[in-house]
Amino acid sequence: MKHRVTLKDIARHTGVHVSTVSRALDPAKSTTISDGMRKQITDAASALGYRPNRLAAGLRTNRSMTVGVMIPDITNALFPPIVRGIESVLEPLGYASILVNTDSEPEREARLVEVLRDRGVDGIIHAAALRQDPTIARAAEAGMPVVTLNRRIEGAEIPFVINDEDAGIRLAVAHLHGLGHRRIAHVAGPQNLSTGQLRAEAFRRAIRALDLPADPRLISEAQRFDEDEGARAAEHLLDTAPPFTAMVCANDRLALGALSVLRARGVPCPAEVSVTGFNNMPFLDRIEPALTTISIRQAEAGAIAARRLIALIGGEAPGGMLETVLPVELVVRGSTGPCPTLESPRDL
Amino acid sequence: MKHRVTLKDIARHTGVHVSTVSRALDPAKSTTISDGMRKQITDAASALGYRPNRLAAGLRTNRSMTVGVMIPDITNALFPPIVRGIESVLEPLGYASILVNTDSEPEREARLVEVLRDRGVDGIIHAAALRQDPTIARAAEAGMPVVTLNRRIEGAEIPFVINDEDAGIRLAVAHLHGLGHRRIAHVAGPQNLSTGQLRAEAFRRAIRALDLPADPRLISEAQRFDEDEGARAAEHLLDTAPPFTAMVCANDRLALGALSVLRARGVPCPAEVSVTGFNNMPFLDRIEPALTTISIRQAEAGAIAARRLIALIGGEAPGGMLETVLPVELVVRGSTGPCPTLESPRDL
DNA sequence: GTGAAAGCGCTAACAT
DNA sequence: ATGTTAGCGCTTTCAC
Repeated sequence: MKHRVTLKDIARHTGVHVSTVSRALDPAKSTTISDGMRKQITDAASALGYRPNRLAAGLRTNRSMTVGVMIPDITNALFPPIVRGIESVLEPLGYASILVNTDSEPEREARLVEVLRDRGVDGIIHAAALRQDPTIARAAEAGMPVVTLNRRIEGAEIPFVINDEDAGIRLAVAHLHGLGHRRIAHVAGPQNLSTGQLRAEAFRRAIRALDLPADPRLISEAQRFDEDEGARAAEHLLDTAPPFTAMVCANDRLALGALSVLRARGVPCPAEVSVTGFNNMPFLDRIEPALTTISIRQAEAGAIAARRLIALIGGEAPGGMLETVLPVELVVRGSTGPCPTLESPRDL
Repeated sequence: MKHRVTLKDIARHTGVHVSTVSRALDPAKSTTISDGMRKQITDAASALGYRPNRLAAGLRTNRSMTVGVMIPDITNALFPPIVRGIESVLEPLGYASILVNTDSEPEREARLVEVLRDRGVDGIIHAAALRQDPTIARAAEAGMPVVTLNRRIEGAEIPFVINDEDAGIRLAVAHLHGLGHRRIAHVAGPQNLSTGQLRAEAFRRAIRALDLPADPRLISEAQRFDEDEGARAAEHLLDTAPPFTAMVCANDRLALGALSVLRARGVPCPAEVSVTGFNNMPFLDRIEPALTTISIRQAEAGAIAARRLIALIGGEAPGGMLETVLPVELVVRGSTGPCPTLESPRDL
């Protein structure tokens, strides 16, 4: 590996002091340098193929131009668009992202926050899943710029970007209500995850608002956001809940599990039971039946979070507008249909 | 933001020199320190909450403990498992990954390689898509440890990890052949991408090996690996190619496009035309018909690439075993079925 | 407008 | 076994 060209090399080639070179190459300071000198230096720099050493600059300025991006699991189809959204604003500004997967494990998350701090990240974007994660709040209190996605940290001055979970669930419930459904069940997500909890709450509110039966047995809670748990929760509903004609699932993967169960039991969807998901994951328009779901703006959420973080890093006070709520949309597909008429007489 | 505790702080608190502290905290060097001293120092370190500044250490040692991970697009379902596979070996070793998306654009890729070098990454894992990318080869020649995924760089001593594309296509063709299909078409991927080209070549070889009709009109090339191009290429085949009863698609997204076209034209799959994909993307077991495809070991590929890179960084010569070929598997699902008997008489 | 010098936090000779 | 010294590449005061 050949010697990397440094400011010193440029200084030697131009017969000038390294500090002069440094200034000439810094757009913000280059005004204090004579035009001739500056041209001479920039020419030499590009001739020699100079590239600044960001580690050295970071050490000196305490600004690494790096941000940490913490997500539960990049393998979860929800997060890649968020990551790209983040990168789309950070990269043009000269920031690099260190990506870490927390697996939603508190200890792992705590360790990774430390790892990021050791590397001198200028800020952290935290696509939270856990409802309780003291680590990131502490980091923020210690002065680390932090923005969270999907989650508000209570009592902390941390800007956050969330989807309108409430509106999403309300749209799904209203859609089913419009189709004539009255007894609507909910396959809830894990209640220790923010989205799971928010959506379950939203479901209860939506049911109440429409004066529909709010039997707690119509809500079954999954332990994880995956197909197996969706199936388990759906079976539990079918076995123990009073009759229902629709299932609002807290996310698409739970809905997939619910659909499997319906198929396995020979319950036609949507003829007998309608199903909705949440997130609008890729390819769910291709399954049979195509899943009615709520689409969210992941990339935009990532981009906004990144912009907020840049502002924080730039010294802007977090106060004022902490919250950004992104709109969601109902995507109607084949898994929802009219409430079966045979059942109607039994309506309350 | 409070002052971060440094070696100097520990030195002050324990009344020894910073270099002693540095040694005591370095597992490799701590043997040269008396037990009492070491305990005193490590105690002080944890009491004060010391965390090493990796930027400073990296500047000094020229080892940032950071690697660059270049992928075309994290949004492509193929890559998240690879990224996790990489992280699963790198993170426990203390390495962090800077993730960048190249979008398969040569200029962008070239710039990002520079960005990574500026940040002093110790090595680069390059999940290549482009067949021609001189940039990464140059970086490797300049001494940067590099491992590529999915692609061999000709003439360079760069270890690479690939899937057995040839075997995958051969399995698909053999499977169809076993079902009685004789006239098999290929929806090829972009020929400027390594997988597109390798799979098309493999297809030709497989067809030849089985003495099947090798009409060039039975191969239609997509410009991108996406559903639209898969649809376009499939339509082209249906419109211009001699009759065929099966389509081997170069990846799953092309296959999805092909399936759409078949449905739109009222051609039943697999009754009249069977379809195969490649990659075994998530959820394709849920579509109608479920896609027969080739599963590949993404996470393992990432993990192996990471291990190879660590070895390179550790000074191991790249020579010897440059190549790692990972086995693939045929996953038979509903999109492939027996060759329609009505067509059989027209076999050659 | 440019040079000199100091120092970010750490490691690695070289001393003792 | 510990201290001294120097310096990684850069930025930033402070002189002139």
